[in-house]
Amino acid sequence: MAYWLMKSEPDVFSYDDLVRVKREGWDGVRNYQARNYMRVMKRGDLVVFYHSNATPPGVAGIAKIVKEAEPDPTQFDVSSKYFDPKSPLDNPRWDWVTVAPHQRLTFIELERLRAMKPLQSCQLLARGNRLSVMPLTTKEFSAIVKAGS
DNA sequence: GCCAACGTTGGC
DNA sequence: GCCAACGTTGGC
Repeated sequence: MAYWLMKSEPDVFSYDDLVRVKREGWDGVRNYQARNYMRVMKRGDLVVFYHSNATPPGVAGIAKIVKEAEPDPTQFDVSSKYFDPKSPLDNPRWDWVTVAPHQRLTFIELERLRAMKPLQSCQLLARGNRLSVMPLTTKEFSAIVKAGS
C-alpha cells in the first residue's frame, strides 16, 4: 500500500465535506506532476487530507482511494472553472481519483508538522512547495496519524 | 530551445 | 493584501 498527501482549500472542499458526501472525485488538478502521482494511486491507498490556504493550515484527516484514476470530467465542462479547452476529447489530459473518508484526526496545524522530526524531509515542508499531490513514506504517514490520534 | 512575462499557489 | 516561489505560455 502507498501513502499520499493531497491538499484542498477547506473553503472549497474540506474533510468535513468529504465526510458529508461520503465519496468525491478529486477534480481540478491541473499540474502534470500531481496528475502523474494520481495515475499510480491504487484502490486502498491512504491519503493525508491537508487543508491549504486556511487559518491555520494543517492536516484534518485521512482519506482512502476508492476508485483509481480516470478522466476528470470538469476538463470538458465549459461552465466549470477547471475547463481546459486544450484537452482533446479522445485523449483527456487530466485525471481524477475518487476518495472516501477513512479516519478523522485531531487537527494538526502546519506549525506542529514543521516541528515533527520524521517530516523534516517531506516535500510539504520544503521551501516554495506548491505541489498539491505528493507521495509520503510509511514513516511520514505513521507519524502524522500518530500526531492526530 | 531560450527566457521574459504572466498567472497561480499558499503561507503569513 | 502581500509577496516569494514556481509552472506555463508564447514570442523570437
